[in-house]
Amino acid sequence: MTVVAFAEKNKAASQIASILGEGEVERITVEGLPVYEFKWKGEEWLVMGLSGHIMNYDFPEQYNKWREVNPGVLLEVDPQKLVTRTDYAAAVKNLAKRANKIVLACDYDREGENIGFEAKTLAEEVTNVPVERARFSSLSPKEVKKAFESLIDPDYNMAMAAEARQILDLKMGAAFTRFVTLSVRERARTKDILSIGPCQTPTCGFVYEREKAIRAFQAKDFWKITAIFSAGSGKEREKEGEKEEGKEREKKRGKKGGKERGDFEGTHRAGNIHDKEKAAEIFKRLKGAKEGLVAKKTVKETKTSPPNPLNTTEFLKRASKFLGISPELALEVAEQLYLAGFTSYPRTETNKYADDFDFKSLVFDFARQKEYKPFAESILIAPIVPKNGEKDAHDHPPIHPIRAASRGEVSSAVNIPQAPAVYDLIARHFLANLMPAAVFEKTHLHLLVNEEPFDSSGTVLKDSGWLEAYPFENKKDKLLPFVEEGQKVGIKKLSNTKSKTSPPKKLTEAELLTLMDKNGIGTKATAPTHIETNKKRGYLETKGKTISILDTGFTLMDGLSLTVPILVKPEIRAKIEALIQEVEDGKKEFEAALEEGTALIKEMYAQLEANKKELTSNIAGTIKDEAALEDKKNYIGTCKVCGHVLRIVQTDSGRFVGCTGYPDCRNSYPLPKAGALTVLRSKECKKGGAAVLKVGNKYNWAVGIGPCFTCDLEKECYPPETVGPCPECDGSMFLINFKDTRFLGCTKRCGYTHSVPKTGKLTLLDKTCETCGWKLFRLKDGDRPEEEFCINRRCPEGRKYWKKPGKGAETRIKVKASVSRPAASSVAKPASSSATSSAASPEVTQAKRKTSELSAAGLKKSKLKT
DNA sequence: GCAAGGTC
Repeated sequence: MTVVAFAEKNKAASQIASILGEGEVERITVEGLPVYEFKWKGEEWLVMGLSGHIMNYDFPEQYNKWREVNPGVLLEVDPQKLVTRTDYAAAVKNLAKRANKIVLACDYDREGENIGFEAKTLAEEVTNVPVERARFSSLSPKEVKKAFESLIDPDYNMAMAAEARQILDLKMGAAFTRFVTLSVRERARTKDILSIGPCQTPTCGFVYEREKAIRAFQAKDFWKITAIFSAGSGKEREKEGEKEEGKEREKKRGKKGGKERGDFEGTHRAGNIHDKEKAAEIFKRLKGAKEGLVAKKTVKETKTSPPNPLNTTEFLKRASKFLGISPELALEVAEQLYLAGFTSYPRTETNKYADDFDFKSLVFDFARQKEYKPFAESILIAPIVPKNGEKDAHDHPPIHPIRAASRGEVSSAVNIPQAPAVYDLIARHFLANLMPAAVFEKTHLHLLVNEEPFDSSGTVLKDSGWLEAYPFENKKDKLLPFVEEGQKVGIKKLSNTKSKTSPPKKLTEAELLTLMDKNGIGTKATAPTHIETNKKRGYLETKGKTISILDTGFTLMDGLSLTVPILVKPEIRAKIEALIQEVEDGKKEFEAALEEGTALIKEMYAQLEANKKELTSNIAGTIKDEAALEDKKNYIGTCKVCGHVLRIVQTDSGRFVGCTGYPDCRNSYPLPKAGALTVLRSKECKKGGAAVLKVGNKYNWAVGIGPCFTCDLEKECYPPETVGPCPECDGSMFLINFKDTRFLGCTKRCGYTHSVPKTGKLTLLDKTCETCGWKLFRLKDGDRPEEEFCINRRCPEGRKYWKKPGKGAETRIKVKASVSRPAASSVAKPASSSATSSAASPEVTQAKRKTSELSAAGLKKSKLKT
């Protein structure tokens, strides 16, 4: 007689084999996969581990063409379950043929039952031997033996509940994702997929709701009345000769009336007072008060127990909160630590150690490890009592270390930088679980100032207990000076401070995981995946520990909230869960649940379809915005009409600035017909133009306003960048660039000019020549070394430059003789810019532009690089 | 190309 058993994974299979085979196990391979062979109770056993699900639902081939199939049709079609792991399927069939009996030995939960049924389905294609179920809550020898000794029938309802979930999730996900994606693509060019799912969408929804609360927040003023008391009155201090000391201290701090030792703060019992008058009234009653009375003093000892043992969710939260590691990465690190034998299996809901957990030998192991020695030793001196949680899902023990290891050991075995820190967290958490509670002493003072009640409190850590091993939690003391009931204390300062209420904070990943857990979104193993999916889709982003929603996510959630609000809320998952729970409990037929679930999805789908325009208009706009933002070259700014992004649009008939909100928003601005356009990001138009563009190398253009040289604010926007004072008059010298030459001219048009090097890239620096006060230039000319120098020929420093070989008189003369004079005259009498007043239209005529070239390019251009 | 759930 041969019995074949299927476990959920290889690891479990090998464990079961070693328990039942009592060490005498042979590892063989079937279809390339490990199978464990042994004898148990006179029978031949073969145990194989699967790889989680080895089958998956999908729609028949003909429904996979998105463009040809109306997404709504998917709701009428039955998806098929297909093998996704052919190697495993082959091995299952191979083994089934040898079996006289089959035992399903997957994890004891809904998915585990379903995975077992996948093997059962495959086996039944080749055999009709009986199939039974071994149900064990943990992989302890006791449990496993008991389970295999008392086999039961597989739970059809439980398996079918998972089946219903798979089908409903797929139908909803596929239909909604395709519908939204295709609808948005009608209005915005994008290849991105906009996915919707019963877990990912509510996950995004949590972040969306928080963002909405932040945006809707309106700060309110409130007043708070506080006092700084000083223990011991002035007189007493004088008596004790403390006054001098006090003065010294004050001096040292350099702050008169500041807080010093013996000082403590109290808050008026009214707390945050939202009524200004009321606060003023109270404050008035306090006026002139010099001392307060300690009316009551209470000292309480409070104990803080260690945290519960780590289950997956708690572990992920703490890894994020304390180590700043994303849930996705934390789970991956824990997986690797588990595979390397440092820690236990990372996917568990249980936060309770088993009764027979061998704490002692593990703690002994830690006592040999330097970092953990003191904690381990303190644990060993007394009987070990672990802190336990309430949840026992009968799956795996809480995440705990398997053996003590140093950081070095961990980092050399697991090649992820965060591995040592994660191991350390798990190790310390485990040790903390076995340590005594931390004891705090909390002192509360009730004080009276002119009969007005004040409170002050302090905390002192009396016994650090588990906190000793757990540096992640804050344990700062807040000290109060020693005072007694009935004692009078001095008042150093009374204040009535106005503050503003602050908006809600962005969610942290740890908080998001808590929300997901509470609302039954995802499972211990999948919660991080749902966050990742949202990031991958461009809905969410994380910065450090905080998580925020991106525009696409926000507009999508907005659109969904308007059309199918339930989708954004955790209720959608809860509804499906309730349905399939009924299947599991045998209260509802599988077919009926499927029908009801599909009807629910259809109803939501209809709402989505009916409001397609409302749903997609904002999303499409955002996506167009994003595309435009990415296309930096054409990105102009935001539209004043609708808030979407403006961009340069090129068509056959010309170019203009248009809004990405088109066709809903038809805002547009003309552009000059010719000339390369460059957006000057650092320039802001004082007239409210959307952006300032550089047209060719000639002049600037404010979008929505016109060419800058026709603007009355031109001088303000483009003050000439001067080099230094003109040596001939009280004007300033500035660089003038022409197509074929450049030189310095005077702002007062006095006629004085000064040559500059003819070739190379010339930059005016922010440094000044100490001798003459002119600004220095930097010249980069071909392969010659870069130079920084004073150019002023009338300055001793400048002469050094001009005397250098290579800066010969020849060049200088040439510049002076041939160019600077005539050019200077045209500078002195610039073509009147008023002549171009009609140039507000995009078509600046050639003639007009020529005159403007002089003024725009010659006079207005200051920092010119050639 | 869609989901969520297993697991590696």
